[in-house]
Amino acid sequence: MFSIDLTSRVPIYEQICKKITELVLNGTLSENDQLPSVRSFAKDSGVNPNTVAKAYQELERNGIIYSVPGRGSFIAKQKMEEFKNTALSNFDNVTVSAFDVGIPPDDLKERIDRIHDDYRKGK
Amino acid sequence: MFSIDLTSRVPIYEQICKKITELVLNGTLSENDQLPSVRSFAKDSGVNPNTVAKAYQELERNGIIYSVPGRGSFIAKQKMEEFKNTALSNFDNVTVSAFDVGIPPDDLKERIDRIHDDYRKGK
DNA sequence: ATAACCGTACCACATGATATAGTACACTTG
DNA sequence: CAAGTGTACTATATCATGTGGTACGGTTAT
Repeated sequence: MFSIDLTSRVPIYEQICKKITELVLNGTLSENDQLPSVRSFAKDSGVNPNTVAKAYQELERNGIIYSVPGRGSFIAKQKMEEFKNTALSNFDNVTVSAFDVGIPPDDLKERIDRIHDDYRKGK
Repeated sequence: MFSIDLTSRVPIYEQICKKITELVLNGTLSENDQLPSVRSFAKDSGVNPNTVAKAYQELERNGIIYSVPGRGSFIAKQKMEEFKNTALSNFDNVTVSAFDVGIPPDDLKERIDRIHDDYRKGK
């Protein structure tokens, strides 16, 4: 369920954070869903429990999950507003970069339509 | 001319690469323009010459610049096609992320228009 | 030719991030 | 009580990053 690339240059705990965040964003994980324990996650993916714990702490710091000693870690109630803001901020940045290399606005708009079609089919 | 943040978590050599790439993309630097020597750049920005050399080697590896021992480093003839492809690839990714958090395509299109207006004014 | 500058290639060293390994504690559940 | 949970340590190893120093060969201007 949680595929981790141990050979990647990207830190393992960061991969875990990104993966779980993705699963929350696309609806695979919802509020109060329980995550694997740090030990079971570590065993399944072949990493150290400390590494998983670090990822979970990072996720808790970002409000993605909440952890209860003795019980486990769970998906938190999401503040969609923040997610939207970061998404729009990223969108602005890449749009400016696209303009920098001479891509016209209309090309980007067409692209949005095409991506949107694929997106609906993919779901 | 080349502002470097020595306290940033981002590696210095990476900052240099990104900065120069930006200046090439927005037209501030053009083909065969000469870059500061590794030593003068290092002295001006307060970093080690080896760090600058590493950045220049990375830029040469990416075809952004070319270096000639004894002469200096210069802006290379750019392959705009590659820049466009990476820009579009990034655009696709953030667009999908925006869909993930529930932002409708029309919002993104409006945003493109607004960014485009600002972009023209900024130039 | 000489001096000054250029990119490049080393080496050694320090630092921080990352990851592993092990141990331990307090809490919750069955 | 026993098992499982998050959490907090310590210690160790590895790698990327950055600095400092030295050196070599090529280029340019005097």
